[in-house]
Amino acid sequence: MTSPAERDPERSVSQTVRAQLALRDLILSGGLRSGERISELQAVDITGVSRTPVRMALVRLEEEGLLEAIPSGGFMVKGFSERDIVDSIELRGTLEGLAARFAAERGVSARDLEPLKEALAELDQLVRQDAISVEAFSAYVTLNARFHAVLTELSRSAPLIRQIDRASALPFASPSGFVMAQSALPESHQILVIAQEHHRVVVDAIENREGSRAEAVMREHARLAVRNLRLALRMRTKLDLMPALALIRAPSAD
Amino acid sequence: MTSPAERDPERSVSQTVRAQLALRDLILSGGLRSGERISELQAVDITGVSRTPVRMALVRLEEEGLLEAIPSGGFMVKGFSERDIVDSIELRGTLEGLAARFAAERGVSARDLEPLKEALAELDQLVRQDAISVEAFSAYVTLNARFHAVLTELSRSAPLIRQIDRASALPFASPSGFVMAQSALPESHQILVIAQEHHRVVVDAIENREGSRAEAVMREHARLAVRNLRLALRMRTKLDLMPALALIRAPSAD
DNA sequence: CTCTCCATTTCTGTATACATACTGACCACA
DNA sequence: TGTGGTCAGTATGTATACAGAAATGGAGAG
Repeated sequence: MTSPAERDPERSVSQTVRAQLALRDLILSGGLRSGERISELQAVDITGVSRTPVRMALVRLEEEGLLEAIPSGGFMVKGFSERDIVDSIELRGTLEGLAARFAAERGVSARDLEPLKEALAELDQLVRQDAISVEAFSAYVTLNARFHAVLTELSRSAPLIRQIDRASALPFASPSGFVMAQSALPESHQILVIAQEHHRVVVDAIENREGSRAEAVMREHARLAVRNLRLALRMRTKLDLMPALALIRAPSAD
Repeated sequence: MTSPAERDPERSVSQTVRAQLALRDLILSGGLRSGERISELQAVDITGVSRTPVRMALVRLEEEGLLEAIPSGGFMVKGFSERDIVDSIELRGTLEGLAARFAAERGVSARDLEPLKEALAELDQLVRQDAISVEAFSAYVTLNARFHAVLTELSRSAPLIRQIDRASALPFASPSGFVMAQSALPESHQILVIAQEHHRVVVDAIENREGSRAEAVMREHARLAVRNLRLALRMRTKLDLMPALALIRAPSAD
């Protein structure tokens, strides 16, 4: 089931991918500060591959949104304001809302809906527990990602799927972006219950071909992530659960 | 919205940009058919630059959505179904709707709204004419693009602006994508009048901070492009006005 | 002491050579 | 005659050399 490329991440993967992963990890872990210029030579030293694949990796990371091209050439690490992140989440929610509406309006056969309902049921089992362990949270993150991916696919719209993938590429904008941070919050279980209610409603809406309802609930669903973000920012001690928060720069005082 | 690098295609631009423009033109003009593999060597022959910038250009065109990566390596020209295009337009409309809502809800100062009103007034002058020449249509396209660009900027959301730019990169998804095709239609003037009404309403909604209204009208506005597309497809004789239609492949379910 | 200009140095953009993986055809053998 | 394997041609992935542009630092003049 695992592709050859996935089996041996260290050796048989292209140098470009290796460089991309190494640089992404470094950026997300805060190894480079926002606004800092990252030279190709420096990246060569970090990754150990030559300039050509490094260049490729830098271009891909720009496309991903983690880097910004400097007009005179080269790249710098992108910084994000809190509002940038909130907007990215709202954006992702809007796109997922569109996907849900497409699915509902165009109709989804019972068999195609099955995988979504399965993910829903598995999530139910996790949420039903009173106290949730960190491992269970981790499982939740995986399942939640699957639910969102399956839902996106149900739109059956290649352009939309593509755009949602791009919008979710930024770690703090992805559907599972702040779930782990949430695990440290006292309200965590309530939030999970609400999120799961959203999941249930969107499935129901799609099944009954209620496009507007499906769209609205997915938008609202994304806003839970905003709430998580705000809570996480107010208890930065658990910052290690959400390394990407290093990319957030202080609100610009202009 | 055009990057500085694209502004001067003939002189002193980087080889990468030159290759990108040449290849894009070739694809859009139908010089390469959908699904056709485009090898780097072939692209070198076409563009006259060496492999490195050609490779760069291919990656950028993939990002743009005109090319598709082949798993075993290399790129092929992407094909689009009619529904892909309709979805891309709906997608763009949804994003522009979000931009309009952001502008309305967050408020726009009178001075910041001025450029939008200016574009609106200039469009009015064009639309007021009874019969519209081809030159006037061309001017309309430019002005319309400016109106949409300014409106997008009013969202003041970098992530959203970025995503709208990417969604509008495909020529048939851009706000001005089918306006030229429309010039060959008997209903052309009516459509222009309706489009301009949309423009007027969205400005009014933003001014009065009516977010939902602004969003809804921008969505509906995009659907005019869908109507234009359908009309254009039904009179393919004027296909030279809309070269990108060469990318549309026949419906798969025929 | 500060500002400006020039030289040095480093960086990116480009070209090209080399290695490896893939594709396709042709031949041999069952 | 069909199938499978091998070999050649070709494509992409990678490394590196070179040129031009940009940034940086110092020195000199005001």
